[in-house]
Amino acid sequence: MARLNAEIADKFNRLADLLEIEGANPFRVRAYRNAARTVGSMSRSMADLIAEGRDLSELPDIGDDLAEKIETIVRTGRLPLLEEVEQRTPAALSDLMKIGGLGPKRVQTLHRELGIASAEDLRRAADQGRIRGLEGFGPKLEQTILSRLAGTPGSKGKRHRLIDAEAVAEPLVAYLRETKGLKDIVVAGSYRRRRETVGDLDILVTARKGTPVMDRLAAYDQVSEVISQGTTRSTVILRSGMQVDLRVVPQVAYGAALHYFTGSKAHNIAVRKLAVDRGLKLNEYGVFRGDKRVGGRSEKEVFGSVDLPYIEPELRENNGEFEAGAKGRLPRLITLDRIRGDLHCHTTATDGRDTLEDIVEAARERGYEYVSINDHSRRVAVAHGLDTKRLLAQIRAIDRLNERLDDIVVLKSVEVDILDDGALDLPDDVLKELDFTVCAVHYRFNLSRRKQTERILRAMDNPHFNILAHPSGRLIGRREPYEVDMERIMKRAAECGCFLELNAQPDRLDMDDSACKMARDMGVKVAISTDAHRTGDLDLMRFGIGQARRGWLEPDDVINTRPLKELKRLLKRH
DNA sequence: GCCGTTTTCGGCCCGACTGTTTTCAGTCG
Repeated sequence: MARLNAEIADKFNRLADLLEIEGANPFRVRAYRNAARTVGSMSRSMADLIAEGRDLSELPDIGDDLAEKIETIVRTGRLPLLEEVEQRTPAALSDLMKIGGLGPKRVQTLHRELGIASAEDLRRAADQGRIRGLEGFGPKLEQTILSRLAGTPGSKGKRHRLIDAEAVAEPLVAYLRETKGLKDIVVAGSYRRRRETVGDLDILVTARKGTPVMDRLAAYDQVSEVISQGTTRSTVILRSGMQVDLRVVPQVAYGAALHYFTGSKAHNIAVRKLAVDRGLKLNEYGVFRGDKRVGGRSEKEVFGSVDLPYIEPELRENNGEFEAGAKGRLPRLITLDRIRGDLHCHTTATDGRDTLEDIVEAARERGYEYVSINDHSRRVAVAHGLDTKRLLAQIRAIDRLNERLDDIVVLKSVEVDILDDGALDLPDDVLKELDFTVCAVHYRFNLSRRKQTERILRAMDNPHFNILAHPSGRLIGRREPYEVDMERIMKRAAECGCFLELNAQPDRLDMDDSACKMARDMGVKVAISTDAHRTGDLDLMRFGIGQARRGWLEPDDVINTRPLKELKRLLKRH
């Protein structure tokens, strides 16, 4: 969320890369990476925590030293140790580590022996055949480096939207499922944890010995390159650019392997530590006491072996799930079947592709109890936003439609713009005709943090304000969130009975997981909505649910799990 | 560099695959 936190995390990660290339203590390197992860995943800005006088060394993986370094970065924007290291070791070397096959040791050799300090230096040296003679290198690796440099830049580390990952994974799984001798097949990794973006697909298979599943993967017509192929693990790149890791384990190891390959890495490390504390060893083949297998057939057994209840995949980020599990306080996460309606849909009246009747019919087909229509307001001219007259006409059309329907209720609403000064884009006397409003910032994203916050708070002062749409304004991979004090907004929302939207569009997924968690902690309820612009978009709800689960939300935290009567009561402001 | 009913030192998760070796280091997840 906070851009400052991302900057701090980036500095620590870059420092970790350079120290690793220099051959520093690997645990010290890891300490910087762990700290980067902690800071990067915090919903509160480090600057705010410092301003409140919080002791940063209380944060996990942050000790006295790193707390001081964070304070220095917040105060000066600089990390002196990083600058010092960059004097000795070119910063661009950390980029070379992103090339497959090159890690810290080889990058160090390249720098030391050939003075290579950039991707361009590396390409030239490889072209001239000067790489193959280096210790630890050979002709094959030289060739690999050349082809990686020529290919898609930085494909190691590129992330895909979850919806794109689904489009790749589903046909591939169906194809692999046809393999003779195959039993279970599941996509694990961040895909199973429902992260908003996925780096690669981790597919886990259980099968009889000698199953030809590895050969079948290599023969898949979408494979563009086989990176490695063994008996238990293979890696390929698909034409879509997606990397796929396929792993085969025996049935008896299914739970241990599924847990291991689901991650996250930080979660796994923590579970293994718990196992070591109990004199056990945990790996992808099971839970062992000495050489004796004592569990691992199911994930429940794995957790049970370290005295934990089952932890849902979406929670496995080493971000409080162990403490909650030990105390029996894990959330009972929301599920898709608890959703009773969609509270943000567009029609052909503005920028939707389908008509009012189409959207309502699609909602009815999905078994919803209610659906709301939320077309844009006049300010969004490109979408032909509604003025008072056209909104009143839509209200009357919905009234007429409701008279004909007996198994679904259409709620009258709008996605009204929040103007620069915090006023809403339509007059109160038309807003009061609606069942509720969804309010959104669609322009002037670059206001200062203070002004953007004031703008939204002022909008919330309007008694017709109910739900803040896509609260951060971000577009994943394309547009950063605008600067805003989310904590103040949530505090006000809790006070005045307003809600925040979790927009389920795969490009938005806004709120993000940490914002959901913050809302839950602050007692702000959330509407999970698809922002549908066509009937098929109603199915995007599953992405919103995934994000909500990552944010620890339970059915009670979400307003559109409520029956209509209760929902209407909630939408009356106090 | 962090962390602690194995507390202020001495640990720090674990295994597969590749290309280079001639028994294994480096990389990766």
